[in-house]
Amino acid sequence: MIKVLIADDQELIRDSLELLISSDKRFEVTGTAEDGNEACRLAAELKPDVVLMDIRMPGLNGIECVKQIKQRDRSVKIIMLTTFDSDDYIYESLKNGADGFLLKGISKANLIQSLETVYNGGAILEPQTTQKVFQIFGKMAKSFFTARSEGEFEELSTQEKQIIQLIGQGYSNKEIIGEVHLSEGTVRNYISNILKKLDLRDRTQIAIFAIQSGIMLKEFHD
Amino acid sequence: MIKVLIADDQELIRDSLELLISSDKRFEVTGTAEDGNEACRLAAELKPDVVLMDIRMPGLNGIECVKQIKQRDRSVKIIMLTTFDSDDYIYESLKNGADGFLLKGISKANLIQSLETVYNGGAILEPQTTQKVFQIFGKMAKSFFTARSEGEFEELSTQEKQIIQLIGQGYSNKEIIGEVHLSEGTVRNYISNILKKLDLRDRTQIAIFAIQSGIMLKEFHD
DNA sequence: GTTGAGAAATGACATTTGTCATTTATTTTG
DNA sequence: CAAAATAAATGACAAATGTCATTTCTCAAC
Repeated sequence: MIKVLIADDQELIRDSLELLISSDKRFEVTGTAEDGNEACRLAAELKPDVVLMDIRMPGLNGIECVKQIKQRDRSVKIIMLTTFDSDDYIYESLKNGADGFLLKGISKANLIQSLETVYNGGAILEPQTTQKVFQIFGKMAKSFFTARSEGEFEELSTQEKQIIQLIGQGYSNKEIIGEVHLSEGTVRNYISNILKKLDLRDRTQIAIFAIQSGIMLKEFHD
Repeated sequence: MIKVLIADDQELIRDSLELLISSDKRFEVTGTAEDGNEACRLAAELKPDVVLMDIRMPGLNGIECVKQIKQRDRSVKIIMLTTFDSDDYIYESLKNGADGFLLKGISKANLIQSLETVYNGGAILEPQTTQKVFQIFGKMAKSFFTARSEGEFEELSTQEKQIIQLIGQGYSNKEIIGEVHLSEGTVRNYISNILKKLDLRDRTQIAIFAIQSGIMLKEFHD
């Protein structure tokens, strides 16, 4: 059974959500909270799989709450409940690791499906909110990334990119060999190559490049 | 009538999409392109309202294409067509202003609905891709606003902050002494101090800190 | 099998970096 | 001025980093 915790200050919402969820055998509402503090406490106590969390709540708000819960246990999935346009909290929520957004007036089928998706490691975005996310994303990308000429790192091998990421996290060569399966000398050779390819001089410049190019955001495993 | 341009290198896809879309009276497929260059050209020529664009295409790829089209006219809506997991192109697409992602094997109802949403200024995200976006977002937020404990760099002297900035620009110690009036040994001592104060290990980590803390945005002169 | 290409490793080396104890200005303050 | 405090510099050292030529390993192609 998937354990769900509901946090919302409006009793009506809490109850109707609970009713909807409980009617499906695969789910169990293990608790309900009516403010942020209670939500945090219950999350720690009941260890739910998924939390449905209102963004606006008295006391500790939803955002803070997400932050705290995720800090304690990153595996708890959290879906933010929004009214049709709770604006820019979206950004804050995402930042703190929320796994999805749903409108409060959601249909049962939709809700169940969303809970499942999130529980299985997916993410959920209400169409209405999608646009906001895209906007925020656009702004962020624009203002933060110096992005050099596109396709600049086409020429880089996957392993090279991975090493660049590690350098961008401040890893020493010794630490790098803990992540990639290579000898230290080889790692050095790789770095030497990267420097040539990117026309840089030392690892510090690689780190800077890593962060500014956006390469840190990608996934490179083997 | 909403004018649609289809760009995909596979004829089968082009045709089936065209068939689906044309069957709805509100839409009109004004053109189809089989590579990026053609897509760009036709977009300029036909001025479609919405473009369905494959990410991978011979010649100019979808990403580049989005960039160019959006540069010319930001009001054109562009939906990227992806296969079930076209990886990390998502980030690039978003950055360049794509308005949505759809799987190629989408249902008619879904496709029509998506076209409408996008046309009306909304954004579309395939559930499968949502998770990727969230991941990227999480990382982005994390890497940009690591903002350590407030006032952390209160304890740093002006000169130290200046040196941090220089390191954040990839300067070597020799280059740093060209900017601050100090001997190389002294610069080394300064850096040694900075490392202790910030609890870091080497200049690369200082560079990372510099960029992520926002300290690079400030002005420190003598 | 052998050949050849690429990837990975090695070792030797120069350079840069970081640490630390100590010395030498420079300034402050009594 | 003398003492104290602060800033800057020095020198010696260990460690990490980057470069390069060369060797070993692996694996697919012939």
